[in-house]
Amino acid sequence: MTVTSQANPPSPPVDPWAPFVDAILAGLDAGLRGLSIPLGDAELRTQLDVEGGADGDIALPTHRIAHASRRDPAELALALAAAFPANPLVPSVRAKGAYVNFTVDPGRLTDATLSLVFQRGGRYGHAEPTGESVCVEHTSANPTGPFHIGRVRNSIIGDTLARARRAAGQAVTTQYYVDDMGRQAAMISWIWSKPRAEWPVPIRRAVDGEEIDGEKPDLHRGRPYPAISAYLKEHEDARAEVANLVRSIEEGQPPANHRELTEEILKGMLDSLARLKIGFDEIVWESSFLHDGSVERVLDRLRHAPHAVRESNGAWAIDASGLGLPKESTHVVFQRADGTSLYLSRDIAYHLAKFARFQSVTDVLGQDHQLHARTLSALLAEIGETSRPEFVIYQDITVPEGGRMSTRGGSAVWLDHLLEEAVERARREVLLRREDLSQGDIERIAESVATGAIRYHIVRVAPEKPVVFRWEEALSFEGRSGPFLQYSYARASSVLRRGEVAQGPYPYNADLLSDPEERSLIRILAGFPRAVTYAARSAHVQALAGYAHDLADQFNRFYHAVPVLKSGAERESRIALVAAVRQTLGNALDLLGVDRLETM
RNA sequence: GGGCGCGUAGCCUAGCCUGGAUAGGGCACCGGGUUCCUAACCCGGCGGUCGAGGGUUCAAAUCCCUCCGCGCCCGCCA
Repeated sequence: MTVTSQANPPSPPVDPWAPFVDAILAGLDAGLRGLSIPLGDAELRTQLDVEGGADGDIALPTHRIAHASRRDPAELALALAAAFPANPLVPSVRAKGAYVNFTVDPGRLTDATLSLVFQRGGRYGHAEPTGESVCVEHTSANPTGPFHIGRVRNSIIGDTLARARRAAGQAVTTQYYVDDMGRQAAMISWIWSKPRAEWPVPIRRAVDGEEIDGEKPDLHRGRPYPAISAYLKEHEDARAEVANLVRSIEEGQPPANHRELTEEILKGMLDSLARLKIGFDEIVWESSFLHDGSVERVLDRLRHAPHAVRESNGAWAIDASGLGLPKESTHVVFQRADGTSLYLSRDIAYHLAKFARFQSVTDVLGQDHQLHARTLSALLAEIGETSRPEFVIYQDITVPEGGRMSTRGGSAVWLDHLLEEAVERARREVLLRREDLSQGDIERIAESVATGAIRYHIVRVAPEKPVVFRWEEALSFEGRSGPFLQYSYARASSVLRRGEVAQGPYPYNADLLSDPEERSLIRILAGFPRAVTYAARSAHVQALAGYAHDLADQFNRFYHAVPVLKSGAERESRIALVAAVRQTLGNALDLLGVDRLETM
């Protein structure tokens, strides 16, 4: 084997902070050597506070190092500051208490940042391709009716995560796993395979008078669903009919209308998501794993698994006591007494297919699927599979009266309804301030404001936090909201338009961008690549929402603090700064799936 | 009963993974700002025992334990 001298290939310059951090690490390393304190570069790097404290851009708390080498932290800080070799990138190194505070050269940071923004344009904040192929499965709602906002939380989290990981250089494939074979899908086929006149009266009554001509297929076809559900509870004969349907679907003999109906409803659902800029690379049908034999292979592997047990009635299960699952679920059935498979077994087949294609697999799941997720992992281990999915678990959206959004309980807020209301309010807001716009522009802006508000409202909160849905909050266009970001973007666009410099190039003199508000703004601009990397790695998509708000917020402060077009010598440089903000904020909006608006 | 998650000002929320210098925002409320590049904005003020208690540590919103409250799950459903 040939060992080449090729060290790490130089990573492309995508992070404006990188050269400054490297300079600081090198300077600290020299100081630590002088004090005979051994500390690796990687170790030191983790201790640096790059977001910066109040007294500099980058800080090093020395406590840990001091403790490990039995020194006084404050003295160590002084010593490290004193030993720091002069470096034009880092003109100020000061000890304060136990901290060493580094201030980078603002002109150089400005140069590093603006040049990178302009050079990379729409790819500023994006990493070079890593070559890693990953799958993000999200949404995967049963095609039984329209989306309510609780389910859409899954879609928004998943879509944003997919965008973040793409930006981080991963080759992302998004998948929607469609359950076209369970009881729920069968219920829909069951009712629609009958002429309306033959529908059970309670179901017909639930639908009569509710329907509107030309309504979306998911709404139309899904409307009887709650009534079917209630009806089946009371009627054993109907239950048997549905059970027969489930069996024939599993046997590959679905009713004639089945696939068509499922696709029709799914189409309606996907149309709604498309308004939120959410789409999928692949739609994966659960039935496909049954038909290609992979489910049977999974069942076979499970039957031969170490802890497989056969029940007296012929069903098969895994005795999972010892596999770390909660006590009551140690007995995991994977094959029914009649030989048919269960959702869990089919999901294993699906995951094996994913593992075969992707290096990493992420599933976005509601908290009610948490046990399923753990069981899935346990059974993957049981059949000797070493790959595991990563789960992003989010909490439900509840209604103020308490309880989850439920289709049956009538507490669900439909995405379509929310969109309708949001567009109407956005339209009113636009009309309030703009009389000069065409009807078409008003509608376009209202749609973007509405969808931007909804996406931002959901993504801003950490997935693991419960959310109570309130109309006033979801439709807020002020403060920490999507429209605030869009407004800031439109404002930056407006400045460039009025300055007649919409196209660039944007020459600047970094020394002229010395106002404190300008310096702060540049520091935030420089932080974008880090924010993207963090969101992608941690799956904390809310960090992107926070970043975009911080950037817009600081831009507005800058905007009010200093003139741009009406300034003197600084004009050109400030225009460049505005252009950089517009580019970066636009890139952030893209990752959030919030429309950029040139005007609003 | 068990498992998992959540608990940060009147309300919403960031920070928690990887402990570090006075806990960031937003809404609401009070007071200001538009002959000037978009006021969906900005400035100032008000408001915090980070659920409670204990532990680890030089240092805890952050890690560990206990308790309290809320949510979800515990099916030959998906």
